[in-house]
Formats: sequence, structure tokens, C-alpha cells
Amino acid sequence: MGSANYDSSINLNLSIGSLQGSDILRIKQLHDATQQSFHDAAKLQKADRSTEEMRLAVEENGRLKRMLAIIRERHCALRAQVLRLMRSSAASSSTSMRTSNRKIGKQEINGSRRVSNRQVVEDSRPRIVKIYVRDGDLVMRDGYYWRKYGQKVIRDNPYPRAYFRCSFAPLCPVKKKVQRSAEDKSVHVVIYEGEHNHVQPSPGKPLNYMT
DNA sequence: ATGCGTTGACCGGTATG
DNA sequence: CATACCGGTCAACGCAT
Repeated sequence: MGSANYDSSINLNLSIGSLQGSDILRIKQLHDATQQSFHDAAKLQKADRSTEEMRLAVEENGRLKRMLAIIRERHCALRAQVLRLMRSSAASSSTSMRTSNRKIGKQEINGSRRVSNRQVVEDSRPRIVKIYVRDGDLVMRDGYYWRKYGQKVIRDNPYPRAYFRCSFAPLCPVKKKVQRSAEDKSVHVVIYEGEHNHVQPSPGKPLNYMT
């Protein structure tokens, strides 16, 4: 910042040969007073600069707050959109799974146990959401806390499948399966089963691990 | 001490002969 | 029907905090 320098030493260039002692004393007092006033002026200038800096900081803070509010608003809108997409894809995947997959045509995923067709009750089937996430995206940052409880190598895929349980609420029934895609190893396939029976602990916050 | 990840064992449903 | 296979879960163990 531009700051003015104040020279506190003053050369009065006086010829003091003809002056009395009292005059010298007065001049010295005057000199001291002048120096003091320069000091005071410098202090005032410094205080003014601090006030200006504080005003700028307050303005900047206000701008940042407005930006944060906008970001938060957009985040909420995006989140709502993602949830809508996840729900619509869940609806379509659950119907396509019944017809396209040989095995799933004979069995349904229902909570922790697979059950036969006879036991399937349409309304009791947990919501299943399948999403594909690239490395570095929110694979493990979906806002919930997950605890890994198993890992298994699955047929037709060299990469193991990891099993997670929602650990935020002890009774939360939601499970999550994460597996690298066999076709594109940079893509994770994340399958959510069920619905959370609690609020999201902290949107976007990193989970215990990736979860 | 507590919580978490790893991993082999186990269980139950399905496919196959 | 017997059995192999498969996906999902359990639980012991070790590690990190």
C-alpha cells in the first residue's frame, strides 16, 4: 500500500548567534511541539489507513458471503436434481433388471437376502439406485457415513466389490455396493439399496473413507 | 479402548446334470 | 435330487487413532 513517510527531524537552519537563552529554549519547545504534532498526524494517518483496510475487509467479507449463499443455493438445486435423477433411474433399472438379467429374472434382491419369486412383495422391495462415477468424483463423498462390512470378487469382473452399510444411524437399512467397472476401470459402479431413515448428516462432506 | 478395514468362512438361493 | 457355484454377510483379527 502506498504510505507517506514523515520526516520527524526538522532542520530550522536558524542563526542562533544573536539569540538569548530564553529564545533558544522557546525555539526548542516550538521544535518539540512541531515534532509532536507531526507524530500525531502520522498516527492519525495510520489510524485512517487501518480504518480503510477494515472497511475493505468488511466489503470483501460481504462479497464472499453473497458468493457463498449463491454457491449454497446452487448446491441445493443440484442435489435435488441428482436425487430426482437417482429416483427415476432406480425406477427404470428395477423394471429392466427384471427382464434383462437371466439370474435376476429368477431372483430379486431384497435387503440382505435374495428371495424367490414367490416371496417377492412388490411394495417391500428396497429402492435400488445404480450410478456410475468417475474416479475423483463423489464416489465416496455422497454426504453419508458408511462402514465397510465385506468385500468379494464377483464373477466376470477382476475388481472386487465392496459392501458398505450406512453407519450414521444404527438402524438405517441402506446399503451400498461399490465396484470398478470391468469395461472402464476409471469408472466406479455404485449401487444403493434402500432409503435412509434419517437426515443427511453433512452434504458433500467426505465420508469416513470413501464412503 | 474404540472404531474401522481386511479377509476367510459360512449361509442360502440358484443352476445344472 | 444332489451338488457345485455364486453373491452376500459374519466375525475374528490387526491396525490406527
